[in-house]
Amino acid sequence: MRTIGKLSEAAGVKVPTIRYYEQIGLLPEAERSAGNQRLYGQLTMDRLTFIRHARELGFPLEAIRDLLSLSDRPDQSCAAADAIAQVQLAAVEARILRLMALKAELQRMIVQCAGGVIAECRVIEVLGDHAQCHSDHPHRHAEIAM
Amino acid sequence: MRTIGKLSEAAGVKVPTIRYYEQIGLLPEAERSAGNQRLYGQLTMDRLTFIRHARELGFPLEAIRDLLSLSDRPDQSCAAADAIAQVQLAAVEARILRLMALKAELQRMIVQCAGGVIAECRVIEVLGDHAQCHSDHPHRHAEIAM
DNA sequence: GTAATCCCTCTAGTCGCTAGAGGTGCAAGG
DNA sequence: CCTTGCACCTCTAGCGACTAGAGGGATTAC
Repeated sequence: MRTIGKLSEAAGVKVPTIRYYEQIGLLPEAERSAGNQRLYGQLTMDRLTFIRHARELGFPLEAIRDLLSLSDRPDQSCAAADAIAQVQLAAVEARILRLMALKAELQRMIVQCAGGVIAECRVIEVLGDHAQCHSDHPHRHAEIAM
Repeated sequence: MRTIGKLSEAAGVKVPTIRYYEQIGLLPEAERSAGNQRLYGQLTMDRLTFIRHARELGFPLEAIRDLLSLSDRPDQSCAAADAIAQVQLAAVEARILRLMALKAELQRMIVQCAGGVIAECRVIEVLGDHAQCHSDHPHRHAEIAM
């Protein structure tokens, strides 16, 4: 059994994050030592590694919650897990496309801003006037967060 | 002069967001009608369009605050605006690279999960065991937000 | 006149943590 | 045995950039 600090180091997840995961029910309530300190065994370590890995792949915590509950029923079809991964893949692809358009637009702005004066600055100008913009990014509020 | 609802529609920014921008000082305090309703002229409309456009390009509000203060001094060099855009471009490029790695990993997981049972599901397996992972995404917490 | 639709302020919630205050447990050195 | 110092505890508040809702007032259309 490890303390939370050891678990944190071993799993690569910060101590407050582990407590947070327990608080929101992603991790079970930890056993406690005589002095009320959390103690963890290998099962929690594995679960935490799973969570960290899924977070690194961009899954939101709710999706991870679903994946964890799936992995508790190993006899069932993995169609549900597959579906969750498909949704995540589609989200990642959409984000890539969007970012590539932004990148092109930023590059265009920067290239045309060759050290002049604010009044002629393409960066400022493009931002102030949508007609200057070559990409057709949406008029509604953009999907910005991952 | 338009009311907040008309401005919202014209600029493509939601009403509560406009009030929020005023609250954090990105927009000046609006004039008020006799009945205490906000009224906006063309200047605020332009400023809001600028903000929306910069947000769509992924600039954080703090960067936008800087850009706005730059655009208030049109005689100065645009080096600072250029620098802000460069930082944003670098951030976008980094995010694209990261997302491409995630995409490859997700695709690999999904292809190998061909409708079996949870116990053999690659999605679950890859997440539970870093050794199964082909990409070398970082062990520390990933940069996930945009 | 009245009903519908706008607008107002204020508070709290979202996501996934992170930081800090103020206190307790524990292991090692002297 | 005592102290030092770190790791741990709980609790609350904060981040960014909004969003949602309550409970009310203003304006407009019929």
